[in-house]
Amino acid sequence: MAPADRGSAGLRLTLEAIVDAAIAVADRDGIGALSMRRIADDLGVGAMSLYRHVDDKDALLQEMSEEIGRRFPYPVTDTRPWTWRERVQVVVDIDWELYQRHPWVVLAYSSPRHSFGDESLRCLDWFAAGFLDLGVDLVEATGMALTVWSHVHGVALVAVSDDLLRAEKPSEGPDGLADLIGGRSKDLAPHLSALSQTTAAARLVDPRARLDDGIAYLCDGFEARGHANGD
Amino acid sequence: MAPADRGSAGLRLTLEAIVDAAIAVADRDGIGALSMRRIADDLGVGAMSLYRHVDDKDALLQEMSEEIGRRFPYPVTDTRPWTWRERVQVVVDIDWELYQRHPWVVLAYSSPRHSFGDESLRCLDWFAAGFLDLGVDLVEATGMALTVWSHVHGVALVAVSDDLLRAEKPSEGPDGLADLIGGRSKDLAPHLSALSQTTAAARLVDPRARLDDGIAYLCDGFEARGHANGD
DNA sequence: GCGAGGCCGCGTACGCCGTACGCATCGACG
DNA sequence: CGTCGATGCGTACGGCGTACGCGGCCTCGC
Repeated sequence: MAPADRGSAGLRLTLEAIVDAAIAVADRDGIGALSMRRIADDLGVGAMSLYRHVDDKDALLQEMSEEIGRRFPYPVTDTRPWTWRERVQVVVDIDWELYQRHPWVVLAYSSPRHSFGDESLRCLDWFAAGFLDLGVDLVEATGMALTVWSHVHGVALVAVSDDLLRAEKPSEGPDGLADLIGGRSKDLAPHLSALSQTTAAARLVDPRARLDDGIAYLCDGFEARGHANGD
Repeated sequence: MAPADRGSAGLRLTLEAIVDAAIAVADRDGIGALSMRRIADDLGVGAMSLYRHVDDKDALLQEMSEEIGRRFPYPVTDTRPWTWRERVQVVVDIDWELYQRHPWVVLAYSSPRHSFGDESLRCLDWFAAGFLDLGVDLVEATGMALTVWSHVHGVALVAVSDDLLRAEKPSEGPDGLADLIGGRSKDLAPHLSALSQTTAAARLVDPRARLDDGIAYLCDGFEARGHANGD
């Protein structure tokens, strides 16, 4: 019954260990399978022991999101002269990778990028500063950065929802858009039914393509706004 | 013990009644308080009775989302010559209103607009067709429509998450961005700290403003793409 | 008029969940 | 060596989704 008996390594229970274990569970089995008992079991520990280090499950979720954010940092300390388009590219790539690897983050109330702790403020500062090159003021530049975050979050939400639906209920799947593209037409969409004629329509159901297209539109919009402001 | 005794009106239990009651509960007390027992209580009925009409809670959530979608229809049958910008405006307004009135829809796995049942296909058809005026092909036009949906969904997600966090845990609220704008600077964001100097920065934490700004950028981007394709 | 059969509401029960509470143990320190 | 705070844990409570089977009612064929 010595403290080192029960667990395998006998290491002290810490917030970091709990967060790591919780992230591992959420990644492996989905956020639906994340329970305090399950985390405790994985750590070889009683369920109630977790509450010595975490206020409640919600606080744990918050800690998990912030830890994930820390694992996918922006290059804020790289002093190269990044153009605003380069910053957008790197932000989109990093955040998308984050959501792909840890889909539960999208649903964990707020994304790490929107939690606005110190870390995300630093990220936002670096990201927004890039848009100043467009000749817009600081408020508009910050708005542009937030808009990009929002867009990535939105596309990830749709992609994750689709995955969740398909993973938990493989039976049901009347995906009308895929049906339309595949030629199983419903003839209730006069224009869209022509989509089955072209292979390029596959792009419409590819989340990463949706993401990139949306970002391209946004960047064109940013640039137009910059010129309007007297480039 | 006659069938009319228990309930108030003695009406037969139907899927529609269950969906309506569930929507009422979710609107009033949030999706976290939505339980089969709670719905049944509101209907004056046993919990297990619901399962005669609904496969499980997930299916009920799906039905609820689709019903909400039906309550916020697009003007697909209005044969006025809508410009694409008018269509964007009306779509954004309708969907935003939908998410404001029924925030739980944002989190209900898939939004009604992305479920791609017959109804949403009709909506997409009408919406996407508008972009053909830009001279782009059907795939790109549909992509533009999906991008708008995605963006509204993303902004709504952030707004709803904020509301949920503030509603369920009024204690915690270190909103770094609001702090920065309010002048409670953290001096870890060299550029952003200047935001406290201007009143226009309030726009950055107003969800509807975030929505409209993002849509404006997207529309400018759509127009640029249209011109590039040889308007 | 009446029996049969199907539909429907319901009661019970099982195995999960988050977590309040209090006890037992242990390390550090005087 | 005595004390005390920190820490791990066992028990228990209320709530969840829902599997399963019973009993009462409505309808229909005769």
